Amino acid sequence: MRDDAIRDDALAGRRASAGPHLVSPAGSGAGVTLTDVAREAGVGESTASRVLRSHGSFSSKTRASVLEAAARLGYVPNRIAGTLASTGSKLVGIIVPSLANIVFPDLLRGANSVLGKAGFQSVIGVTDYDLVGEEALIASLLSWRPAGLLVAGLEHTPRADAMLRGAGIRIIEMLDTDGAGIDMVVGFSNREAGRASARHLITRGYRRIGYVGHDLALDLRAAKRFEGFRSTLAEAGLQVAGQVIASAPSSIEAGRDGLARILSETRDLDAVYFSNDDMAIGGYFLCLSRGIGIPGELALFGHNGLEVARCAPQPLSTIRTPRVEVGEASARLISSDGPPAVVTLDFELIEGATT
Amino acid sequence: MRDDAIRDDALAGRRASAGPHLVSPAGSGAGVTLTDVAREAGVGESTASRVLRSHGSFSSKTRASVLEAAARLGYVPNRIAGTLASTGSKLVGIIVPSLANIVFPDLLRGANSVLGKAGFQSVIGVTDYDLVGEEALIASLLSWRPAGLLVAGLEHTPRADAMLRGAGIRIIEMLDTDGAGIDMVVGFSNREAGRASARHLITRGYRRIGYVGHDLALDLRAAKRFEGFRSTLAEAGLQVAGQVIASAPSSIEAGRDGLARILSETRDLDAVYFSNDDMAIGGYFLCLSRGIGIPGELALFGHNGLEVARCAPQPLSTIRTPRVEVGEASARLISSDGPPAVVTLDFELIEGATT
DNA sequence: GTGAAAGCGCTAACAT
DNA sequence: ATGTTAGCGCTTTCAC
Repeated sequence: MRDDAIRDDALAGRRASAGPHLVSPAGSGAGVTLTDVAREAGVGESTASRVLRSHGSFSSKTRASVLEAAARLGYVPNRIAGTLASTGSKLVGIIVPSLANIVFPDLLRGANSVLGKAGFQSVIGVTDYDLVGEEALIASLLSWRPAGLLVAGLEHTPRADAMLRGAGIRIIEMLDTDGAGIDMVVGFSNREAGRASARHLITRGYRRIGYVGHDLALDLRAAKRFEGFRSTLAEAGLQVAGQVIASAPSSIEAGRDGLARILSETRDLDAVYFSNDDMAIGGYFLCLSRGIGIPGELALFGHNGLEVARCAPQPLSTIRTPRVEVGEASARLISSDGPPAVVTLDFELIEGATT
Repeated sequence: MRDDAIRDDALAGRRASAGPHLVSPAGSGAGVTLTDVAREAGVGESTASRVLRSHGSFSSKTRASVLEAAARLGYVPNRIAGTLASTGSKLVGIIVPSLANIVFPDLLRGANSVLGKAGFQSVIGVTDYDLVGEEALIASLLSWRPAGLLVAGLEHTPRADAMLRGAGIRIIEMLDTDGAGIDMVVGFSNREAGRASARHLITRGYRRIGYVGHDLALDLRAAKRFEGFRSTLAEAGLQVAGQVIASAPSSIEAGRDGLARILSETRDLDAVYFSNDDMAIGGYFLCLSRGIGIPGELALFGHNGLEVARCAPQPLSTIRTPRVEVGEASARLISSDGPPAVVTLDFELIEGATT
């Protein structure tokens, strides 16, 4: 089990021939066209097309023979040709900043499940939190002439913005309602989430509150949460007692190390607000390791409402965000034809055992 | 923040016109074709095409005018047409059973990053662990004439198998090498992972070992691990002292509840093997809650090597699987043209603090 | 109810 | 170096 191994599979019990680098075996579905099916069924192409798409009229007799021919030949329709010939495509582009944070797979999951049921295929793009990368991805996805585009966030480069506006398809911006959108916007206010988090901590009586976050320059929604959080503290005559901002993406490890650092830098903290649950769970683990009493010695608050936060021995106080629901709602809007609108979904503050 | 709200965005500071349901504004990129660009630049279509793809020869003067025209018109190439006209597509289909388990986003992440660099777009499909759903997804993805198909697992319905064999493109089956593949196989042996896990527990002196798993009928790779685990125990004259198999997908909660149940059903267990780290972390949390000493009173062993397992106060003993690497290696094989082969990547047994 | 024919927007010979 | 032309496989009028 040391090195990667590539071994020929002569012994693995399969045809040694027929790699895709060779000509496909006769009778294989690849390369069979509608013309073939029509000829084999003894009907015209258009008739075969109508039958295969159950659209238009044809006798049940021709129907049977076309279906039979298609099955016998192993016909696989060519959607590329179909899309080019018809007007609308059945592809939907989805652009997310990352796949490493479960938030975005959740979003994808919601979107993909609704899209799949409506006959759409999801084409994904991952920006790595880079707006310039997003711009390139948008151009690339648009070139597939998708029926619509789902994209996380409201911030784009000017060129990306122009492309989205000029695309002539539904654009759904997800997960953020703090700002102006291009077409449809589905999400919630991160700023309000931050404000609600701050109010909760204040109400609970915490006064020396620190912040442990990850790279805010990249994660704009986390930055908006923090901004809402900070301004609410300010309105209550408080300020963030200390902060540590990792230059890495959010992770459990970054949260754990971040908490360790803020504890060593800032005296007498009674609560810490984390940029998200991953970070907060890291902090929680640190407290467990060091025997720091929660919430007596230190209170912890996260964001997202992940399963790991909910199932921890002390459920984390956090805000549950409707990630899957945002994906679902966004996908449903692809086929809508109303004017631009903003769909706001609820987040829910969860009073766990860590505050 | 009670109900979902849809409000018109007249106040949100954007043009109330120009939804995609209306005609796109004049000068918008949508609808601009290569013909337009060529005419505008005063060259032939093929010349414009060559310039835009930097393929073939052309003077730097025409190059400039074509590029200028394209930029001015906001030209977005139509890859659908391009794909139909040329031979190969730049779409790659990726089929995974789920997005709810971070394992598959990790796989996607690895694959997508390599594919993106090579100019491919990922089209994803999620089967929900349903082989019949997979069959439909394969047919659907194949209709987009992808350059290749990545699919998790070796098991398929007979029809799916036939479609994959007949597709005439590279088929990469991922994450499992226990069985015969169709074309390329990239992964590791789950059976061996189960065996290694068992050997570890036996070596550490555990004798009354239980198993807490999730629906094995669906997760075939988890079933293979358990089989390897069990057979290794048997070879050592041991047997699984008790088992609980949740009928739900793996989750932290299922692991926590599963451990609670096995502890109440089976006496004197000294170790528990979980179907994966999610389940194991659930078990770990239960032990923390109940004050069960780890590993003194009970040892825990997982599978996958997730971050949460690594960062827990007591790092979980588990097997780190090369998920991202499998995705990367699989993506690289899309453009390969060798004969069918099996690529085995290493997994790594992590001796954590829970055994 | 069915077929013929004209594209969809592009690429790839094949001229020039 | 550049233009002309013939498709790629399908959908969609439009006749019959």
